[in-house]
Amino acid sequence: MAWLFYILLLMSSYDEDEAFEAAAAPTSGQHRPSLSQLAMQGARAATFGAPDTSYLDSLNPAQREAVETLDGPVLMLAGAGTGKTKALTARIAHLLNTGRAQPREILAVTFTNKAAREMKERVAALMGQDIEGMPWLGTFHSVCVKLLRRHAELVDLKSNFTILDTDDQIRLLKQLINAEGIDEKRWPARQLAGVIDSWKNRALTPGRISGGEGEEFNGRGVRLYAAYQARLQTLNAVDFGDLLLHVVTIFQKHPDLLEQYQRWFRYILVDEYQDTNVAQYLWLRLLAGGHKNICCVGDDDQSIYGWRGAEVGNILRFEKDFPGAKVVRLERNYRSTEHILKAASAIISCNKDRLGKDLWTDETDGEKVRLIGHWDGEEEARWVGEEIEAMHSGVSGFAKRRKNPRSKTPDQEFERLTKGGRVSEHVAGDIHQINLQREQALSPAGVGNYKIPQSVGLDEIAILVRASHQMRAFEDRFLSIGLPYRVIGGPRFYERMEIRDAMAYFRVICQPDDDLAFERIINTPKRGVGDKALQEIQIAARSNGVNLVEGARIAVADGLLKGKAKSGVAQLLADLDRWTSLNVQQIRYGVEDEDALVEDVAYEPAEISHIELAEKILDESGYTKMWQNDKSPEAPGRLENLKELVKALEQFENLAGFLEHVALIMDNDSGNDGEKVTIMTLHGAKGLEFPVVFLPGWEEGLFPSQRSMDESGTKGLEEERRLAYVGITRAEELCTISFAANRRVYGQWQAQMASRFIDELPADHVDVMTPNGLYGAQGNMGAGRSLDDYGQDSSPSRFQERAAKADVYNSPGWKRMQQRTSRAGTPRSPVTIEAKATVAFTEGERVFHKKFGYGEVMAIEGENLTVEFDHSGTKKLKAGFVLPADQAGDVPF
DNA sequence: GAAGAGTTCGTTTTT
DNA sequence: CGAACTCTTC
Repeated sequence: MAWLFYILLLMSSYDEDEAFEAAAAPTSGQHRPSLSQLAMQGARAATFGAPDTSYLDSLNPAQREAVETLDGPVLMLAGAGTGKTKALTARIAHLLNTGRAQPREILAVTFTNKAAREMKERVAALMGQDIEGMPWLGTFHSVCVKLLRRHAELVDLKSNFTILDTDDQIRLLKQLINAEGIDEKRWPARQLAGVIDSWKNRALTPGRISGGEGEEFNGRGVRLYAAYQARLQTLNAVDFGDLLLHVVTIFQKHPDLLEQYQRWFRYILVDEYQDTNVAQYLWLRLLAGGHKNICCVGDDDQSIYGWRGAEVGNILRFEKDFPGAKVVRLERNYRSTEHILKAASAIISCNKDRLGKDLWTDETDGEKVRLIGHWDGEEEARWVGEEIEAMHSGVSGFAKRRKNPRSKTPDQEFERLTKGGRVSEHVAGDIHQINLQREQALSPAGVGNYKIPQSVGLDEIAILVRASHQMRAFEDRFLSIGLPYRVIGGPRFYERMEIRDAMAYFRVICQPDDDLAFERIINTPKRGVGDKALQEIQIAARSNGVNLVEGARIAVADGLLKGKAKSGVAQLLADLDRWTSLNVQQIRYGVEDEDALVEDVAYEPAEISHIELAEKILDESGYTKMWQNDKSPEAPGRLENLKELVKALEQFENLAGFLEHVALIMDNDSGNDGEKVTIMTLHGAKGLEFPVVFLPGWEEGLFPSQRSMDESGTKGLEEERRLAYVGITRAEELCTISFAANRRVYGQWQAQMASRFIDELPADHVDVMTPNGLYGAQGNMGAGRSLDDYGQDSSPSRFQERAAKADVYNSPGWKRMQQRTSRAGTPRSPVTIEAKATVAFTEGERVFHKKFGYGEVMAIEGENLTVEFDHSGTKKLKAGFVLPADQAGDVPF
């Protein structure tokens, strides 16, 4: 067998002599020094002369203190927009520069890949060099995967274990619940997954679950948890929670190993410490236990992931955990104007249990936070759309007043406005000679001097919502007015069906114990393997104590399968064997030498590249053909996605490496494809900033969310309040909060009350607008439809009840707004119109169906029609589902 | 095994 | 209301 000759690839070996040479000689273009080599320079410089510490000069005193306190525990309390990443990266540079640590001796953990990436880039920029030398800068999960692959056998796993995502997790739990004879309806797998996750977040293994907790899930939670863990082990798989938990277990059981890592990781840095859960906290405490050189950065006011197991307590308790810790507060904000900061501070100060920070800024002028109420959710969306158009075209007052537009040059500004015009000469100030290349709405065509209005770019604008269903109204509206937008946080590439199918093939190749993947592909594409055949295979596997692939082999050999199933499975097995023999296997992971951890990976030699193999698999399995033969409108898109998938493989050494990437990196950045307004949730916006931010839907029950308050009481409310704080502090120049008096909730109209957070806004920093405030005399309220359609019980009157106590309600603006909303009419209680009129059809009549489109009635049997649709073939359906074609215009679709 | 009928249940989400 | 799921029927 050819692959007996293993190649050992040293991924990042460290050669001291080379480092010395590099430090001594000026570097040439080809041979640039690595980070470790630079660190050596630092070490030498520390001995023989001053290292270059110019990165310290741009830090403010607080940042500088946080950067220069290198030894011992440090807690950096960094408010929103206070330059925390800057401080963190400068600190890493300083550690290297002062010769305190080699790049591989620094453990730096973040929560998201994005944050990790940014940190790598910025450290690299500071050090003027590539990031190769920092192997332990990454997310908690990616660092844990590396550790766990090295020591998998200590928790009875093989180092090529699979990482299951939530989907696999649920499917597995479903199987277990059914096996226990529990009604999956009453005790859904989702819920069990939630319970198990919360146990894992708190580092509770099945054996450690105490009395009361055992009652979870109908008293069978613990047993199912144990069964689940056992099943994961036979599948040689882990879930996300396990990545941390297994490593914690290993460290707890093997003090000698822990000690080794404590020595290896001389300095630890943690980003977003307020988001750590118990397992992560234990993990950090174990690793920092020796030297206590740990620097945690966080903001208790931005802790918004409590519902996912994050413990604000971790950050509140830091000084107790690490006595003598240095606490540094970063309070100078470089992002927002004073009005925005004051509004955010006023809200967050209503929370108890804070470490307390006061953000301040030099940016004293700017726009007040705007507050506006609307009649209903659709109107809110319409207003926001019009505001954005006004800003974008430079018509709005804000766009004109704006001091520091982000757009860099008049050319860009003009190109944005005209989509193609060019500035040919800059005359003076904002007057430019312009050569218009085609008809422009903005100005007459031709060459001439024009004043370019200042405008707001669409990608400077974000709409941040509490719940994703709020996005719908904005999407609908923006679609109809043709405003480009981008939704962040939709369904992700790697969660699509075709991608998961393809990856299931790769998974079986890389890790034959992955039964979940095998189940997924055994009849995809169709091989005539139904439930019965699968059952036979499962029985064969179980009774022989082998995985499903081997079980299938036995089932075929013993003649347990018949007909199509038999030949189908046999063919699949032969294919799998062939593909497996072509796969580049990773054979060893992680080798250490005496006093350093050398990250290395060993591979078998490849006969064909993993990319060719992937194409071969998709092709020979018939999977590609399956979609080619598919007539559904999604099919071409899916084939396109498969091509994308193969392309993505190029960046990886082998299939296994790719699978790991996919499991850990759910890339959500859907590229910068043009200038668009961003629509996203408040959670998704953490860490981001935008010049202009809209915060719609500030209504009781929606924000703060009812469920949050029901489930977690005051704690929940305080987390919602932190979310409000996060939202406001995303804005740099202009922040607009809005709410609607009426909103459709699950199809029912509901009168809404303004959010209590609105009561907490400081009137001095808020500009209360009337609904038709900024532009034109035509109020939105009356535009285009009769508001008398709404009935009784005006919710604006409910606002009145609270008007006395809240700051903002005493402003003239609020009173004007209130007048308008009440004059416009009062909301009507919901009326559901049962419009199920019986319609008689005749043969040959043209009809319309919501899904199938237009067609012709071919035959009638009582209620049942046979309709030949223009584009969807002939169908039999009940008369109630189609309309006469001439009435179809009434049906929006 | 696919189409269509009926049912249920509705936050936030990274890894 | 509408997506996602299951159940029914051919």
